[in-house]
Amino acid sequence: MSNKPLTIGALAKAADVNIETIRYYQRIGLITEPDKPIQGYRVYPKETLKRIKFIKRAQKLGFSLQEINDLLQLGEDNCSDVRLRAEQKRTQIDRQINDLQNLRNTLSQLINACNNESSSSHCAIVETLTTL
Amino acid sequence: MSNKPLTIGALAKAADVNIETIRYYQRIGLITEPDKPIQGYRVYPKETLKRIKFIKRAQKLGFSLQEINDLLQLGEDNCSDVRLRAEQKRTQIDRQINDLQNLRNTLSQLINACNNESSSSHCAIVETLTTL
DNA sequence: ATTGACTCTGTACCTAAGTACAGAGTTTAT
DNA sequence: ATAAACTCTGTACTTAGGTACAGAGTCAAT
Repeated sequence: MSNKPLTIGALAKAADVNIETIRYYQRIGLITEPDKPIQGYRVYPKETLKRIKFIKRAQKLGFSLQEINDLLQLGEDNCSDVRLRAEQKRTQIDRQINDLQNLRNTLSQLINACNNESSSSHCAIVETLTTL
Repeated sequence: MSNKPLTIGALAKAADVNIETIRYYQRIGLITEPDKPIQGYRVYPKETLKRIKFIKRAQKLGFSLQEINDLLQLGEDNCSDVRLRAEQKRTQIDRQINDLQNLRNTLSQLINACNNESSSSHCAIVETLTTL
């Protein structure tokens, strides 16, 4: 049922990234470039689209391309290594969630303090934020 | 009871950053450079130390220096603006926590799948990870 | 069969976030 | 009073993560 062949331009559009970004990911080996057919343009498998989307989401969460590559490599080793590395990554994510929750709490306190002092000019935030 | 004056080197050591990073933050206005005294070296207030530590923590959570600057500016405006901006930032943090929790869950599933198939060579992770 | 849109290869450029370093001045310890 | 260690100012370099673009080839529609 699938329609057009997924050439690089179509892939870029579907993944909502610049074409050059795809070429860049290929250069650094984060995605593999399909072989160039004797005739016509390169066609990308739909897995590549998923992979790029995954990369973009992971980046927003603060992972570097190197770390993302590590994450993706997890699937290509044998199971024993994988578990260890996955567990390490999970620990790291736990820390990150924790930090974010702390930041969130602080921010909430600031918002409340702000509500309580109507329109005074000094704003509790000044002291609080710098004392994080 | 505090000891040595906080010159730039001491500050760098205390904050565990490169001296040049501090100078860089000054250049871009993220921290303010104290006036150079007629005699001797610049001395930094302890707030600067706190500020740098905050910057470094926020960076690990995926905030850019620009965003961190925004966060820190919150304290310097008047209360009404502040609340709004703080709330927006909180919403953003909520999204980020959510995404991380999803990632964490996926990772946990992978770890479990991995445990269940002992030492086969294909490892459930391959399919799972690319289908995120 | 030609024009417009696309791809390919290669190289150059850009921004963010630092890092390095030279050459001069300052401080502190001996 | 001199050396070692630090600071200051300025400029240049680096890495990550892209983005741009030239010049050539390819494809699809008219």
